[in-house]
Amino acid sequence: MGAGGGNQGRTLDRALDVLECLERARGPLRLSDIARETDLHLATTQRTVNQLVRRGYVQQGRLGYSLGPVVLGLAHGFVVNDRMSTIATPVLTELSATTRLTSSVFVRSGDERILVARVSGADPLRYQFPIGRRVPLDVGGGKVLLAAWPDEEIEDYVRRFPEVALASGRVQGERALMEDIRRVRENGYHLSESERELGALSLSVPVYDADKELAGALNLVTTTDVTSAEELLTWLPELSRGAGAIGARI
Amino acid sequence: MGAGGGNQGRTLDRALDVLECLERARGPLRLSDIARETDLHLATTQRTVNQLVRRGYVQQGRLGYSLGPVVLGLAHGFVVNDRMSTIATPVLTELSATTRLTSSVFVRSGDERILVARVSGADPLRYQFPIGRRVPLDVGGGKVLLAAWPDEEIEDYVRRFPEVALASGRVQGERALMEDIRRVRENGYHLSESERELGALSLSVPVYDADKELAGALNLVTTTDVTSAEELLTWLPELSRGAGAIGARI
DNA sequence: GCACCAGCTATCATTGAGTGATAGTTTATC
DNA sequence: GATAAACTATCACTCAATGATAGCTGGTGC
Repeated sequence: MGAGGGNQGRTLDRALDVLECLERARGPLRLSDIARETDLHLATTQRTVNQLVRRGYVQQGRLGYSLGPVVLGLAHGFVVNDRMSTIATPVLTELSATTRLTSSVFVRSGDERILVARVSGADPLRYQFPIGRRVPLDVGGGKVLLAAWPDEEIEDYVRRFPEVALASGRVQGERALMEDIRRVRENGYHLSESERELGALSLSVPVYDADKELAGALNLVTTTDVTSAEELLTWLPELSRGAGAIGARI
Repeated sequence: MGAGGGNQGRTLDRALDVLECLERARGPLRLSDIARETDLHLATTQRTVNQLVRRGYVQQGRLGYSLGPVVLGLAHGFVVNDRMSTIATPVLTELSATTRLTSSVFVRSGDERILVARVSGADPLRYQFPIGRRVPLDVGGGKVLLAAWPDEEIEDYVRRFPEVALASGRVQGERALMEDIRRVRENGYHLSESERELGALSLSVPVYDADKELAGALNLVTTTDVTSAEELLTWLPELSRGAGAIGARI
């Protein structure tokens, strides 16, 4: 929202605020809802929204406004071109074939991570269209992304997000997060249990490109009623090999 | 490009031009490439692109700029909320299960149609991530969308796109298109052979919502070496039933 | 090492596009 | 048929976008 203090590039920022407001919405929004949510004047909202409608980025229905099909066009453009997407997909396919588990790749985007590719395993998780989902960095596999940052940036992040409620019910504070990060740095992977989703089990490793720069993370996901944590951990070599294969080609 | 004559809402229009320019690009673009392509001043391009980078809609790599992962977030928001997407998916699943063919749904967006949902059949077509792909209206299944328009609008369309080269090599002019449209109106479906893709065979029907408004189109796709046109046509009742099921719930 | 070029960034005066207040119109609701 | 909600249209003001120009940075060839 309200892209910060600076007052430059206002028009575009506001339009993107509107789009992301609709992205978060669980259903159609009225003009006044968007105005309130984005903290814009109704007239400004109207002009912006109408323009987005004209371009197909927003569509108007009986109950309000929602995102339009043109945003799918952008996503298509991304998936077809992006190196991470195109390189990761065959690796995920192979990984899921050998492990029979769901595998996915996500990348950092600001203070979140975004799932950019996923291949389902033998017992498909019933997530509806997971690709593009935005997830926090301090939960589950996101920690392998955090762990790669310089300490200073991590502290900055923690200051902004001091704690988070996990799916297990536990509230994760700074100490717990830092401890997990320490372990990720030590072991090179993160094993998460019921952090983001109750009963979910995931094993994640970072993906580094040829210049040793963090490019994203790769993980295997399953559920506790199908696989045990120990069993999942046996796939670590396969997973690391996959991360290496992706990183080498980026 | 350059969203038309009017000179209002310039900033946003230009930013969207930049995004769509990157969507069409087959690889990373330099700042100057984007400026040339979108017909913007380099300084303006720079400001716009940097802003989009800040927001994650564009990413900068060694070889230039490309779309960023945040556009996937928008797509996710669309797919999760959009009635057509959510309602169509289970119908497509069922349709593909019974026919063993690939089924898909697309909707109109301006002078194009956009694939919003697809479920693969027994012989998956090797399209890479088809969802979100923009396709012309006057080729293949798009004709069932055109056929539902008032004559006046069709004439308008034909004036702008007088002819199109089909995959078969044939050039489709106004007469051929109008004849196809006439037949679609008469029969309620369109059977296309090697129009968009050589060897591709598709059977498409319109989807009307409860208010008898055109909401999109549903089709079955296969290839000539797997299925014959006659065989494909036998699935017309199933297809129509699917279209009815989707339309009723929208 | 130096000159050169491409790609990107920063600065700044000008101006016209975006802004927001208000009034008007359409559409739904009781 | 009155009332409200949702959206649209109008318009003067002003501040943010604009585009020309100059500056910076990193790579390449000689």
